[in-house]
Amino acid sequence: MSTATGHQRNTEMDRRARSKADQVYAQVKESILSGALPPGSAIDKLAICQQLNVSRFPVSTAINRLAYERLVVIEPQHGSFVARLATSDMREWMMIRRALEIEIVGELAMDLPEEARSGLERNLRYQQTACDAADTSGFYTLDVEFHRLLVGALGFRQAIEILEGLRSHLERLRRLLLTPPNRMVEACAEHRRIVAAMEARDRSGAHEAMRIHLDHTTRLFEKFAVQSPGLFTESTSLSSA
Amino acid sequence: MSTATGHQRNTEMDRRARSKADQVYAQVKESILSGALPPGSAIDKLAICQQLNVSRFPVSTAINRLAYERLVVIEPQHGSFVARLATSDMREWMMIRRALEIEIVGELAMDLPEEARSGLERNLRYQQTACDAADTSGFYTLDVEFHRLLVGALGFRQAIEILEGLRSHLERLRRLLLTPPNRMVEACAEHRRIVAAMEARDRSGAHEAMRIHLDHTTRLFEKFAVQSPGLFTESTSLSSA
DNA sequence: CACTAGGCTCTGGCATGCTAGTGAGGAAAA
DNA sequence: TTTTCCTCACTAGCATGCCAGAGCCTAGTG
Repeated sequence: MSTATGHQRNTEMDRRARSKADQVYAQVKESILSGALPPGSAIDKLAICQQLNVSRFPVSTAINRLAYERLVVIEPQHGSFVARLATSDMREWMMIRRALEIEIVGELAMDLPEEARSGLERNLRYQQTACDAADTSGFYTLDVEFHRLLVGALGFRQAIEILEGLRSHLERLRRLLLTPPNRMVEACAEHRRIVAAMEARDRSGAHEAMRIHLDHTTRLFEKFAVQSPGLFTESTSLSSA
Repeated sequence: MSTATGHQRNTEMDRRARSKADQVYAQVKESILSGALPPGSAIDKLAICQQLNVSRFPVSTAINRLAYERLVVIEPQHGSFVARLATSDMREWMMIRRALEIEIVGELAMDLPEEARSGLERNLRYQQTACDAADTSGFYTLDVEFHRLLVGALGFRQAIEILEGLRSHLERLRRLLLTPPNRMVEACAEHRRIVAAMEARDRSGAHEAMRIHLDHTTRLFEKFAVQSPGLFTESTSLSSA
């Protein structure tokens, strides 16, 4: 659910062509995801106005959208703040992602377009390369692409947007944790099993392979949440503490 | 109607009195879901302004939100229109719903709160009563409540909102079709199997029971889509045809 | 008669001034 | 010094005026 008025999703660089509200939206969202605006910090609308040379209207519109995505929290007549990370929300996002991706690979197992199959195979080979080189950063990129390929293969626009929205939130987490190398090797193998099940037209096998994969990932997140208390608020994501 | 909006304290329930934008949002959404604003029809913002005695600002904000939910389509510098129903979107929503609810009953199978269990049992008994009385309308209400109970039992707010958003879309469809009585009996039995699997702590059994249930429902939707062509646009939901 | 060009009008997007509510800080009293 | 209350500055929400772009309708021309 990222581009509200958009008809199609272009590259991330086309901030210029769309409306000013969209530009502000993209800019602020990027600042949040990159951590330039840390969780809980106040959002200075006037500064954004001056910085981007726009009036308050498009800024308000953009902030409203972000509030809808739960990336910011608006406290009426008080201020707008970057949403804090809550472990409960994190668990929920992971469950939703698990649910959707499990179903998606099941659908693909019943009808996997050749184009998607070859794309996945290709991605898997690159993953193996990254694994062998212990290139965690490169592997992460491939990992994201792998899951994007899966979702994109079905061509379901709404599901794509939901998952991209979830990734927005999870992305903020990822900055904080580095995937351990042994997990990388594991994940690579799990990815291969998922594709293998789909190629074998094994629907429930694909379900199970994806479930195992995302259960592991979920457990990794949980471990980091326990290891780094203070980064999260257990309650709902409110503003300044 | 001309009451000052600032007097009442904000509880979580009064979505009506929160802000003018929220009021407009609720009003227009209701009009769309009830069918008063049919798919494809233009939305006259000025008329809404006059009708609700507000300026264009809150109306724009509300319409933007609805565009975000894909209930309306904004064509810049041209107009805003109620989104048309597309069979492709319908299939996608059903898949998303299937994915989420399957996962949810699986989670509940591992840890079903006693309160939720008794609530579901109670709902099932009412469903049986409605079945015996062939009260399709009453059964529909109970059906919706049944699924709401499941989602609510986990207390996952984001998932609840996603599913409620999906239901907004599917609700527009339901006005067009009446569930056949024999399907009602079937659905009732499927509901019972789902609860039984959860009570037996059978995670994959719950998965499968819910999958079967929603696969049936999906097939029902598909049948209606075929029976009533012209109600849907096969392509993406655009404006006037 | 057909087709094209130009303007007319309606729409959404944007800028700006104003209102009301909230929280913080300071001043005054105990 | 502490506590309480008031004031003030800052915020989001709202109203309104203006702008630009997209269709549509008409008139003018081949």
